[in-house]
Amino acid sequence: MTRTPRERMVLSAAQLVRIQGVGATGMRDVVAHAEAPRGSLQHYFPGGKDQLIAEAVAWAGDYAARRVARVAAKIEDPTPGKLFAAMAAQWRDEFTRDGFDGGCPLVATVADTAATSDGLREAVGKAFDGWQRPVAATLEQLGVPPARSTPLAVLMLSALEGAIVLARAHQDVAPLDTVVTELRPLLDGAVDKRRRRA
Amino acid sequence: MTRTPRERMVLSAAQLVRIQGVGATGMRDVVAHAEAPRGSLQHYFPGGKDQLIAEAVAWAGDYAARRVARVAAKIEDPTPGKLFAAMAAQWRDEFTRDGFDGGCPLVATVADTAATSDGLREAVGKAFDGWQRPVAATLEQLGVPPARSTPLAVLMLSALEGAIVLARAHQDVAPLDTVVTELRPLLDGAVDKRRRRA
DNA sequence: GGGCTACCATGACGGACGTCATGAAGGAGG
DNA sequence: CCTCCTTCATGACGTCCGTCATGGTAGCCC
Repeated sequence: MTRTPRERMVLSAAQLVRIQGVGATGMRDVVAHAEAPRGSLQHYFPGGKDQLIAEAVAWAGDYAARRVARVAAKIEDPTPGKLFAAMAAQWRDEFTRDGFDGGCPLVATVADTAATSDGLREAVGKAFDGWQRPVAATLEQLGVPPARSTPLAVLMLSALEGAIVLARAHQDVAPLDTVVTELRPLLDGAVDKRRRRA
Repeated sequence: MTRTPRERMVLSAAQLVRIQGVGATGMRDVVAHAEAPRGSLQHYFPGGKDQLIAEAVAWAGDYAARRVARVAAKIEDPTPGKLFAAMAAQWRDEFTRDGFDGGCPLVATVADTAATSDGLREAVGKAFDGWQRPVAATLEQLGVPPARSTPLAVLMLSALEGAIVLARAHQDVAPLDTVVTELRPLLDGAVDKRRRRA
C-alpha cells in the first residue's frame, strides 16, 4: 500500500488533472498533494510537466483497463449490456459518493492539450486503446462476433465518456442511467446465439 | 458579417477555448484573436474571465442548437439515424478539412472548470439543455414517441461527444463513423410506425 | 575511508496571467 | 462651446507558473 514517492506523484497528477484539467494543475500542486519532496520532480521527471502528465495518462489508461477485467469477473450471468451497466455504475457510484468534481483524466487531457502537444495526444490515444482492448475482448468472450466487438467497444467508450461529461455539467447521474438503458438492447442483441456461453 | 467587437470577443473566446481549453486561453489571446481593443474587456465584461467564458459557452450552445435545426431541414427522407449521421458528419467534415485542433467548447469547459466554478458549470448545463431540446424535438417530428425522444437525444449527444474526444486523441475520424453505424439501427428502430411521416 | 550515485532541498529567474487605475478620443445633447 | 457617456488605450501590480542552478544528505561498492 505504501507507494514510492514517484508513484505517488504520478497518481496525484492523474487525480488533479481529472479535477482541474492539465493547465490548472501545477507541479507544486502535485508534489503537495503527493506529499513528495519538490526536488524529486526534476530527478524523476527530467522531461518536465509533459512527462509527468504523460505517465499519469498512461496510468489512468491502465487503471481503466484493469477495472474492466475486474468488474467483468464479478457480473453473474454476464451479457454485453450488463458489462456496460457495470462500467457506468462505477462512475455513478463515484459521483454519488464523492460528488462531481472529478471527470475522466483522458478527456481532460485531450481537451487541454490535443492541439498543443503531440506527445500527450499520442499518450492519450494509447491509453484509450489499452482501455478499449479489454472491453472488446470481454465482448467476444460473451459471444459477440469478432467483427463487431471493436466497433461496439468504441460505442461503449464514446457513450460512457459523453455521459460522464453531461453528468458533470448537470451534476446529475441521470445521463449515465439513460445511456445504459438505451444501449442495453443493442448490446445484448449483438451476441451470436450459437456461440453464447451458459 | 461585420460583427461588433463585443461579439467578436465572445466568438473568439469560444474558438480558443475549444482548441486550448479554458485555462490556457488568456484574455490577451482573446482580444488579439478578435482584433479587438484590450481596453474593451473591462468595459464589456466587467465580470472578468468567468463572464466572458460563460457567454462563449452560451453562444456555443445556441450555435449547436441552430445547427441541428439547419441540418435536419436538409436531409431528404429523414430518419433518426440519418439525423445523427448528419450531426456527426459536420464534425467529420471539420476534422477532415481543418484538422483535429478544435474540439467541443462545452466539453473543454466542463473538463477545466466543473469543479472550480459553479457559474460556468451551470452555464454549460444550460447550453447542453439548449442543444438537446431541438434534437429531441426533431426526433419526435420524425415519429419517435415522446417518452423516448429525450433519452435518445441524451444518447446521441453522449455518443457524439465521446466520439469527438476519441477522434481527437487518435487523430482519426473513425470513431465518429463507428458510432453512427452502430447506433443507426437502434435510432431508426425507435420510430412509431403508425405515426411515421411519409 | 573515499568516491560515486541516487535522492532531496531551496532559492532564483523570466515570463504569463487576471485585474485594476488612469486617461484619452469622439460623438450626442444641451 | 461644454459636458456626459460610451468606447478604447496603456501601463502597472501582484501572483503563480515551469524550469534551472546549486548544494546537501544517505547509502552502497571498491
